[in-house]
Amino acid sequence: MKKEKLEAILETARKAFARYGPRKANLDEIARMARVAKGTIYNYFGSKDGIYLEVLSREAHEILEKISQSVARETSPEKKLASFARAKFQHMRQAANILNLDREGIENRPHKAHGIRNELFEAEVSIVASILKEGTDKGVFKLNDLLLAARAICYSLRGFELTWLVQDSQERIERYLDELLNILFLGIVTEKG
Amino acid sequence: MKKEKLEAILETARKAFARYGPRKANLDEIARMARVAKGTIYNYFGSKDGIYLEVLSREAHEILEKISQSVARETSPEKKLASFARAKFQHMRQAANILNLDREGIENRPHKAHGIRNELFEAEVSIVASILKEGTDKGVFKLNDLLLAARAICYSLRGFELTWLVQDSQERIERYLDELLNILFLGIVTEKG
Amino acid sequence: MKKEKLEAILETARKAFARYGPRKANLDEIARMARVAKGTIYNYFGSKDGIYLEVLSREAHEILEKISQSVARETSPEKKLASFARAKFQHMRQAANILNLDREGIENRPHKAHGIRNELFEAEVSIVASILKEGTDKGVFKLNDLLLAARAICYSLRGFELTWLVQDSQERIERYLDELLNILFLGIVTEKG
Amino acid sequence: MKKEKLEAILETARKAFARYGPRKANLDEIARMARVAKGTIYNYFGSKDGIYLEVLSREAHEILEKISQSVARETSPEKKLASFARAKFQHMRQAANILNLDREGIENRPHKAHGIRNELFEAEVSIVASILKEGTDKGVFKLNDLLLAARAICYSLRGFELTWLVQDSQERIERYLDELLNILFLGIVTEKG
DNA sequence: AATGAATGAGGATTCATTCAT
DNA sequence: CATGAATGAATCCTCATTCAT
Repeated sequence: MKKEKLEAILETARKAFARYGPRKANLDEIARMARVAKGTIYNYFGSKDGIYLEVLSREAHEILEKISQSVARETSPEKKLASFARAKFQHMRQAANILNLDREGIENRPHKAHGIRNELFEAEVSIVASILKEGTDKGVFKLNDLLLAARAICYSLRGFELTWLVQDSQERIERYLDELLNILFLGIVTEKG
Repeated sequence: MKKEKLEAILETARKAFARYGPRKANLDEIARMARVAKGTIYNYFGSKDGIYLEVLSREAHEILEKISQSVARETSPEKKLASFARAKFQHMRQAANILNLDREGIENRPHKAHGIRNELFEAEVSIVASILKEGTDKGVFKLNDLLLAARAICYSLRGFELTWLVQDSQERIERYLDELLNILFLGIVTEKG
Repeated sequence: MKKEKLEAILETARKAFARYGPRKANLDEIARMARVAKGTIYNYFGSKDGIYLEVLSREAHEILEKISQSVARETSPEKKLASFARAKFQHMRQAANILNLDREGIENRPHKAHGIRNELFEAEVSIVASILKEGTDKGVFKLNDLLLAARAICYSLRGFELTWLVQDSQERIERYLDELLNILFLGIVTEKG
Repeated sequence: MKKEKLEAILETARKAFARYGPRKANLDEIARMARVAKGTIYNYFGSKDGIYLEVLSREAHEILEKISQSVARETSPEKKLASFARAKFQHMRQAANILNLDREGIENRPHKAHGIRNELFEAEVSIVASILKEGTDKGVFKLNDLLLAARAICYSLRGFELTWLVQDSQERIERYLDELLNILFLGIVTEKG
């Protein structure tokens, strides 16, 4: 009985945060839509920050789970990396509002949301690193420092998280993503040592 | 007389937006620091959005100018691209607060700030495209679709704009950026058909 | 079993009221610290006021008991009065938070806490009156109206209850208390008709 | 125009604080009664604390002024001291709600209200000390340490500030106050060295 | 009797915007 | 044109009390 209510609140909050972002989403509306009193939310989560953090954390884990599954469905390292990139782009886009922190949250203090985002990023680096490792082991990738490369690639893919700002069409974005993968695989320089 | 006052306001506002971001910066403080009445700001810019847009626009042009200069100082296409990436990263980092829009501003309506950001992005794509063109012409780059590649590369470099979120140290970020450039140049796949 | 639980609640509540005063102390914390449900407190005491009143009443009786003991330990009326003053000051200081009513509680309605405080005050007057009586009987005190004098002295000693407001050091306060006693005994006027 | 509005707000606030005390008084009502927007109060005073502090400070100065005047109207030291006591009692009673701090204000931090109350107390000590000085100079008072005695007397008179708690009738209180003064003057001990 | 989840009224504070002078 | 006093909607959070189990 307790569990269901809590889940109902969280789901409602997730929608609100996804729609308005952590700042503009307001607890009054969340409470109203979840059919509970505002106080109830405070009983469960202590503060607006508290419930936002919970929503963010769940969203991060869910995204990670989905990305992992997408990667696991592929066999070759190349395909896995491509799958990683596409899955990441797709899910990030959906959760853009939830994931993007407010400017103030960052200014104010070492916000716990940083930690969650960092964890997500590091987990992504791990996945990419293991893909690169597999590729290197199989002799299809040539890389000196796996972790360095993994982080560099993850940073580069983060650019697509900002998609919502440019609001390019999804299809076009995907073409650019494919092109980036192509470049990452083959490079742009003609002569190879 | 009018001009100087306007400039003073804008400069003050730029500082405020750079320090607090578009949301937390408040007009009271800007007016106080610029030694003008709040009403005056409204006379000149109409709204908080108005002045923010002006600051953002100027900042974007300034960043573009600096990036162009950095690129122009280099001779080879490879060095130009590397220079572009580093300059972009550096200046974006400095202006992170100004450039990053608030979540809400985006939800609410097709915010004019989008347009400015898009223009900046497109200008960057232009620069990169011309670098790639030069490289292709000189036979050091191999690329089918210049514009496609240029956009892909620009997207990838945007990931580093989010640096401030992860708060990695500047040095480490630069190492990843170098590694990314290396990969962009040479790729990660062993065999080249 | 019932009795112990009730006592545990009261003891916990006493600590909370002593620490935060009747207003800021909150039942959530009291319940948590007493390891009972909030509802249980309501079963026993009916309301926050209810439990506060019980705590206050017990505290008042305890203070009175201790003051009486201090007085009883002395032999001469002068020493008894001094002992009364010091004991009162000391115990009041310790229970300042419990004894001091909130402003609102007083405005709202003829709060029952008044009654308790009045009882305490009257009991103190009684003690002082009996000391004065003894002194008069023994011929060391000269007083026309014992009760009038007793009340006047009790009022004057109450000033030291407000000590916590001025937050003078305990030692200094005691010096002033001694001086006051000295004046009460001997007066400040030179010529005695 | 500015001045009048400010005064209107302060006067309204004074009434509210006098009626409900600093905690329960609420800005909504003050704003409504003063016919201004809540924001206006914040423009002038910054916070609820701010306006309370201003009201408290003015009240303290006013009380002090009135007490001084009462004392000045008398000629002999004895009468001055009596006048001081009565005036203090009377005005304190009226301003009891304004002067009495909330428990929390005290717990939380070194509240600025302490300072104001302390200043008032010290000013009273000054007045009493100068009365005692005059009395000593004229040979009607016998005292070793003027300041010590002055503080002790001021403490004793503070007991009457708590009058509102006991809610004794004003007349009776005044009788006790007279009796206290009588004791202070002559003492209660029979034999004088 | 005990529980503790749920309630919701109540109150302080911020700040973009307006407008009379 | 410049001013800045006034506005008031918007929003987070607290906690005594209730009541179904």
